[in-house]
Amino acid sequence: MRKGYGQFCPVAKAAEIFCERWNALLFRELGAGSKRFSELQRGVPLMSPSMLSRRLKELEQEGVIERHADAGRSATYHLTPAGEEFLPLVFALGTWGQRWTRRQLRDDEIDVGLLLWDMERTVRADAFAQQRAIVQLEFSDLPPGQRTWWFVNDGGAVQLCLQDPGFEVDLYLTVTVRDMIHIWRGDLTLRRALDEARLDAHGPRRLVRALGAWLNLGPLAGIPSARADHSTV
DNA sequence: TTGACGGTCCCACGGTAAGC
DNA sequence: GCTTACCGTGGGACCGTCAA
Repeated sequence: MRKGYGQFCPVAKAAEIFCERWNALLFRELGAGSKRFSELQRGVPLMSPSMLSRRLKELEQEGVIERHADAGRSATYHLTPAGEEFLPLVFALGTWGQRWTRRQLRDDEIDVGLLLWDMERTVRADAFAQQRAIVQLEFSDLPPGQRTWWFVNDGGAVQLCLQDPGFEVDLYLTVTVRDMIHIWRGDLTLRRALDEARLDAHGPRRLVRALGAWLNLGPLAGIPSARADHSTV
């Protein structure tokens, strides 16, 4: 482990573990259900694999995560009770961030990969009340090869596809990446996005009405900004 | 005396590429 | 799907200079 704060104070001791760069995001990912190395990488794409490997080892040594070896070289990572106890603090960090740090999105924060990864594991596959529902999501501001994605909601599970899965599409969504992030983050309500045609939803009324349930925006999205200068959208 | 500023050194951190 | 070796970089610590 690197140099600590040189204090016996429990706040300092906890900060040595949880305030280390990347660690809070790793707890967010583990808390959201990521278990495999590759899943954690998708959630923290700017973290190098060597750093991820090192951090996981350190957190294992600290007793806040456990490594379960599978067959071969692969493994899964799980929070221990000590790690689980940190999750309310992750939520508190998110709450504070929603209230006090929201500003205009910078260009380097527009990360379609992270958005899609978050959506894939959050949307509710059963929201449309039918066995299988295909949602085509088109980002109007991306080049053709990266523009169109399909969410296959089938049997209670969701799969994200970059290639056309070959099923008939039930619901078409067209939006810019920036506006989708604003919706996802709670800056822009779904109602307003539809009313202002910033999100175009094309399909049976029943499915369009279920869109909010499908998106399954988390509790953080409902937290308003407390900043007086807040005007992100 | 104090604070601002610049230069140098060193080490921890983090990335890349290759290996297992 | 990870791990390791190697290397570049950033920033902290320290020191000297200068002006107020």
